[in-house]
Amino acid sequence: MTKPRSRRGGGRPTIADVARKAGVGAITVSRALREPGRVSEDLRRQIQAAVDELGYLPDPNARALASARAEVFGVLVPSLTNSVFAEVLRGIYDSLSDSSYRIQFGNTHYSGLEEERLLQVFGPQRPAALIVAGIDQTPISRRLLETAGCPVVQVMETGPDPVDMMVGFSHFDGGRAATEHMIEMGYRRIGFIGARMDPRSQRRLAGYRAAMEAAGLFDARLVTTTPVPSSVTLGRELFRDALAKVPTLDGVFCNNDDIALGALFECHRASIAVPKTIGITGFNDLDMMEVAFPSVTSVRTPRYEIGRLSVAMALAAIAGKRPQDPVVDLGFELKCRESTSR
Amino acid sequence: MTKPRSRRGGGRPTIADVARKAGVGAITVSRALREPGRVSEDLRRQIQAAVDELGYLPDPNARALASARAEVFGVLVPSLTNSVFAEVLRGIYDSLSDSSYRIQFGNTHYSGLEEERLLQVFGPQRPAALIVAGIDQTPISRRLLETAGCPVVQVMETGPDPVDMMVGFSHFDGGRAATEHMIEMGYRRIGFIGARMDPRSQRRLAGYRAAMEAAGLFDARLVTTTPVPSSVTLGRELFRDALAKVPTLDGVFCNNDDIALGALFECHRASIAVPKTIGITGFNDLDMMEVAFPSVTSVRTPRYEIGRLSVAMALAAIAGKRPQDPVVDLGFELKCRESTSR
DNA sequence: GATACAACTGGTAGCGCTACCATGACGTAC
DNA sequence: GTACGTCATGGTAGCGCTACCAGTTGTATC
Repeated sequence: MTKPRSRRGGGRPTIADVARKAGVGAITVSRALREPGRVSEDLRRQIQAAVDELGYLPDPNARALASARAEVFGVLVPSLTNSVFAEVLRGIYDSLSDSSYRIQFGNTHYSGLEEERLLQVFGPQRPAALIVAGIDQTPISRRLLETAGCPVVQVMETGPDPVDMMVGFSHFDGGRAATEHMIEMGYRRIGFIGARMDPRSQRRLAGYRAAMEAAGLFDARLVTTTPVPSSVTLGRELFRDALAKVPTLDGVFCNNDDIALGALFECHRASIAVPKTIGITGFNDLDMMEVAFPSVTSVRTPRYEIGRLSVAMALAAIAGKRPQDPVVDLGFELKCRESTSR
Repeated sequence: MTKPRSRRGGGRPTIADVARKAGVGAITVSRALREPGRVSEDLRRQIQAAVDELGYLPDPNARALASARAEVFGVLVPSLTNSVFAEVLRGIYDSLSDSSYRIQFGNTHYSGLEEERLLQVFGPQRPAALIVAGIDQTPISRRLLETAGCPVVQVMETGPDPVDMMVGFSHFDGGRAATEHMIEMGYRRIGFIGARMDPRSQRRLAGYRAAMEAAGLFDARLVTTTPVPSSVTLGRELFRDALAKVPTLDGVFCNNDDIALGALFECHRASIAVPKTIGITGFNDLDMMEVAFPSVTSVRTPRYEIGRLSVAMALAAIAGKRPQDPVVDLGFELKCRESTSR
């Protein structure tokens, strides 16, 4: 019958302790913390004093259970080591760091099945929002997202049919712009080199192909791809393969900067003049592309901005202020540098 | 008085629904799910059937509240874009992906204050384990870790006084080994170039200094550092600074591979022969160092393995099987390549 | 046949918080 | 003065799950 003082909880102060100390009801403490405007100035101060004195911190688990809503953002990316996603994550993180939201992340490893599994894990927790990379979810994933009961932002790409909201840019246009630039600079036998070949890479390839066909330059033998994960080492190998296949190659549009760097290093090693004999273009415009020798032309993609904006949109949606246009195209910028200026 | 059917929860099946359908008590369902061994074969099958039929998924928030333990690993790293931490995260992730643990991460931005704040956010949630980068926590952070009531693994470095467990290697030894190698190869005026200069960088510098002093080669003017975050671009600038300061420079030990790459590119640009005129050594051995031209000597660090092992140790501790030695040194490996072979 | 013990199962009572509804104290309008 | 809204506050009843303890059954032991 005597109060069985908190047998499980490690004896941390609870909202009831604060309420007792402040001489108010527990619910008033709860309100003072979550909606200060709805509690009188006086009580608010009193409660704050009690909170400070006891060192009270609300239990997020109890909160989540009672309100059927966890203060958690779920983030699903296909890779952690790909610095592109690392920057998206950084943008997400920075935009959330002064809120009380926590971030939970999942690595889909470019697998639709894994994505489904992760959504199944994230869902029951009732996250405040979900941010997922890509727009090619499986039907099951789509349904899971649609029924998640929280704002959903698909990032990295834009497309016609958002689950809820989208922030990204057109990989097709990026690929096309890069290729058109090389054609303009006088390159003719321009190869495409790509690894991993996820949906976004596929669309860059499609953009490349569109540009090449429009110029009457397309030749299937110019395309060298592999499903193997991308790396600088692999870039070097693929470049060698491409050159062996088409000795007249005079340029390469690389699916990403790692591949481009591998190609560049191989050119150095084989004493192939860049940009004179062979032009090189990358994708993403990592920091090092500008510093490389010669500096490498690349498509600058707004990765960090995608992260930031996706959070801003999710936060707005949580607050009930949905954007008029749920799809935001942040564009890209072609950075023309030495590696294609002959 | 009539059952007010689940007014908040979106009508998902609860453990009570499963229990009713299976004709058992709720607690038995709970046990069948968490400790199958303690429930008879018969009931287990019956319960599983009910679970499958209803599509029941336990509510992690309710679980966390009732058991005072969330199935969450908290991970604190100082940076997301530094690929070193990205690989640690990947290791952590891969080791946890077939468990039901979720991963919550925090970015301390190399700030002790921010680390304290994050621990304060993570703590009340009662995570299953905490993994934090570094061993130089502030006294407040240390206390928060000690009182977290869960296994704690400090990663990246080893040291004498773990909060709980540690997995890493000696940055001092790594810095010394790299420097000794350069001395052995005949370099004399070997500079140290470092950005960010977090505690680990400081220890690499100390290792460099120890090696240089032991050989009677140390000269304070050889050291060029900045608190600015590291990047390839910055590496190039620092290298130029170092060379301007000490024109007789014949080698550089770079605090990390980004810096080394910046130095290498600058050598190309300025037609400085590597390794003949100047030798270059990096730290971490990113994939690209082997492919670079010339390939770059670097200290290979077990980043992915650190992530994996930290989880393995935490999981063992959760299961009550603490390792006999709470500190594991995974070592490093000096990769000698063209950039220092003159 | 009584006793002891293990193996299994269930009831009860919370975990710490918030949704919902009720209450009382004020205004304001008529 | 009565009716009605608004504001500030509180009580009650869960949210969905598990810790704790109790009860039941079956089996081994003497």
